[in-house]
Amino acid sequence: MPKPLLSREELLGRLYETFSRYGYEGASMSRIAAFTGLGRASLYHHFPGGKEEMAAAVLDHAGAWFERAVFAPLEGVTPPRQRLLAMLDAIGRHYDAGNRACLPMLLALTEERETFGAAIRRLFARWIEGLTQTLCDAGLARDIARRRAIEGAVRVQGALALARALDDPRIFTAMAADLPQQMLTGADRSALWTARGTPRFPSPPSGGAGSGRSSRRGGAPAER
Amino acid sequence: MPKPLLSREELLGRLYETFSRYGYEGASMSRIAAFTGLGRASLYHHFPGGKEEMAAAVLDHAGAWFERAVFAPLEGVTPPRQRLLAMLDAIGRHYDAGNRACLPMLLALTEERETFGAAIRRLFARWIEGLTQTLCDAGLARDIARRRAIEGAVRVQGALALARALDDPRIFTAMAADLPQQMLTGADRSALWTARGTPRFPSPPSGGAGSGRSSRRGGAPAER
DNA sequence: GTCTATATGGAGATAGAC
DNA sequence: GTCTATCTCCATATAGAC
Repeated sequence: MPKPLLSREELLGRLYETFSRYGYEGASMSRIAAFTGLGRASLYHHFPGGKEEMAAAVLDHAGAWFERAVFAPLEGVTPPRQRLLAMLDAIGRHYDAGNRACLPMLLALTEERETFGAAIRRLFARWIEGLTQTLCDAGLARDIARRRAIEGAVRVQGALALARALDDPRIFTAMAADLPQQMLTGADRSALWTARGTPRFPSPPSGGAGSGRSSRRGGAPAER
Repeated sequence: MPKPLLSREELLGRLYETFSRYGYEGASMSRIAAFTGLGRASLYHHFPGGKEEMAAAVLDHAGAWFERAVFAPLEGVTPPRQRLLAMLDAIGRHYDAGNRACLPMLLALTEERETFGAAIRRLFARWIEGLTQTLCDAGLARDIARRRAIEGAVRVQGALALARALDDPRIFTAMAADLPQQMLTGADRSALWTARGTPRFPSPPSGGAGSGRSSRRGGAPAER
């Protein structure tokens, strides 16, 4: 029967599931075969490089999901708070409030980082850039925005991890409930949400504090 | 030569190192033998239950370290801020600002949680209790203290993970730099640091807000 | 308490039929 | 594109000498 049992999309989904449940070393070819319904030999047809190629493909797949579900909303044209809520909703669903592990983070924690570190760093760096941009659009100075973006990523990852360790999803939901508020504290309500790159005011009147995305750069205003 | 090559303490340290570097599945008996300098058969002499018994012993060992280096300082008699700094210093050193993975968290992320989940939950729950008590001693109401304790644990774990994923220890140090301030915001400076359980003022004068550790319980005062 | 030697199973991976 | 059969190697684990 020379017909594919699973689409590549479905196959990658099952692979992601297996790797994130058992980790790289724990995801044996037999387990992967069981989870995908394919024979071990068939898996080598799709991924001649074996497990390493599978994990790399799965990380790409995760990057694509991230792009669609997290980065695109963060770059959107809706109000910054709404973008953050969309991100948290997507992440909360995808990781089931900590019940499922974040594979890139899982791979980063052990020696697999040596192999997949570049892809992992790209992914998290991109996330932080997206968050930074969102906060800039909300009217925060870039250096403050960046600091808060990192803090936000830290809290999301920490909440996912601790929720899983304590087997209590409320740790994630509690974090998600006040993250937008914390991240946006002090943001200018007249910031350029709707037309990023096209200032609502053709030329800033004069000393308008925190109006554009490239203003206030280089300075080190006190936060908090 | 019927003499031990390593003390049990040293042995457990090497085991911790191996498990946290490679994860449970990735830490093969051969690797463990190489890291400890013992033959595989010798390891079964110390741990007849094999890897599972080793991991359980290592988690106990981690719990004992945690007790000494984290929980004891948090329960100390020094000012709350100093206790938090001591905790962050101990954790920062122990995990090398994210360069080393936190083994209990690592084991929690994959299927090993089924086996070691109880020990892992105990450990993190105890940590959060310690943090809660510290914040109560600082004068925060218990419900607020507990919420902030969880938030603090979330941020520490998230910073460790993200610092490792991005290979940038500054993510941990930045978190550590303002965690005490954030956690203690609003704490009463006249709180009972020095003699917990023995109020400095035999009976609170009158409307002193946030003075004792058991006051303000049950209420839901607005935070932030 | 450590070692060498060994048993047995499952790991990753490949060849070739259909 | 999937399968069965098979390869090799390393995994965990044990027996028994020193």
